[in-house]
Amino acid sequence: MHCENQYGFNIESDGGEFVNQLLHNSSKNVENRSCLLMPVKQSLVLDGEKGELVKASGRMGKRIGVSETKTVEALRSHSEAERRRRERINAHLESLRGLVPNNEKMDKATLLAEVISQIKQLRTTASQASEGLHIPIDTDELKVETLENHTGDGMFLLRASLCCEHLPDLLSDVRQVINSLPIRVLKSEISTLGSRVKIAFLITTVEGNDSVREFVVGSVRAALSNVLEKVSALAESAEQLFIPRKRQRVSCLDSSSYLFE
DNA sequence: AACGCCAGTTAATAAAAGGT
DNA sequence: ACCTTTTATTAACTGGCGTT
Repeated sequence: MHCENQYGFNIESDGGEFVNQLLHNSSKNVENRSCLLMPVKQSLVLDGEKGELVKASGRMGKRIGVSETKTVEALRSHSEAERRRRERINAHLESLRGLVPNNEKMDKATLLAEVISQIKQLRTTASQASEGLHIPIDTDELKVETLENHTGDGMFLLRASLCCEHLPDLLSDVRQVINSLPIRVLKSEISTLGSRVKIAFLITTVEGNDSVREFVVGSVRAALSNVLEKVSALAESAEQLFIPRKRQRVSCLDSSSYLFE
């Protein structure tokens, strides 16, 4: 009598021997489940005439010209590989769970959402914490701002900073443009973080009226902007030439900061 | 060919909701 | 309160497909 069982196999052709073998193999992988097998749509069936495995689905009715044992072995190793993959994913999820507070009774989706939220929060906090500090950031940045002078000496103060990739000629370029301007550098500070650098200046200028000061601010901005553009162009061409400029993994604690005159 | 990823499907289980 | 049904979550298996 012909019958196709729920697993999609014709069990008439060989008295169910092959099916039993497959069931045995499959059941080894589902240790903790009371139901050992599931229906398999578009799975393999034995062709009664040829004794070959063919796809059970009408759409995929093509014969598979490989031996039964080989196919069964492939299925088994595939499901085992998938199981290992799931275990890897779950292990990492558990690691994440250990890093998140109030994690009890939190399903996977909620856990991931919580981790995302925490990372965003940490980023914001880190950003706020580094505000005002000379820590290089990921994006190129040029800032020029006048400072209030509370000393009463009438000195015009300017703070300028440049943040970019640390390329070989950067410092000499900066020094060159700074020296070409009618300004006096009171203080300068260079900080590095990985391949990034931030250079900050406290600048004053000769006495002058507002228009002179405006001119100085514009000149400093333009000069440093030129440097920044040059660095960006060099960095971009380096990328196009596939020169690896992998950023070093460093923490904020590795940030070095020093003064130069 | 082996491997890894993904989507679809199914079953088990727990929790919530609803009915008596 | 208890039972049943529904819903959500998770795990497992599989086929397909792209990458190595």
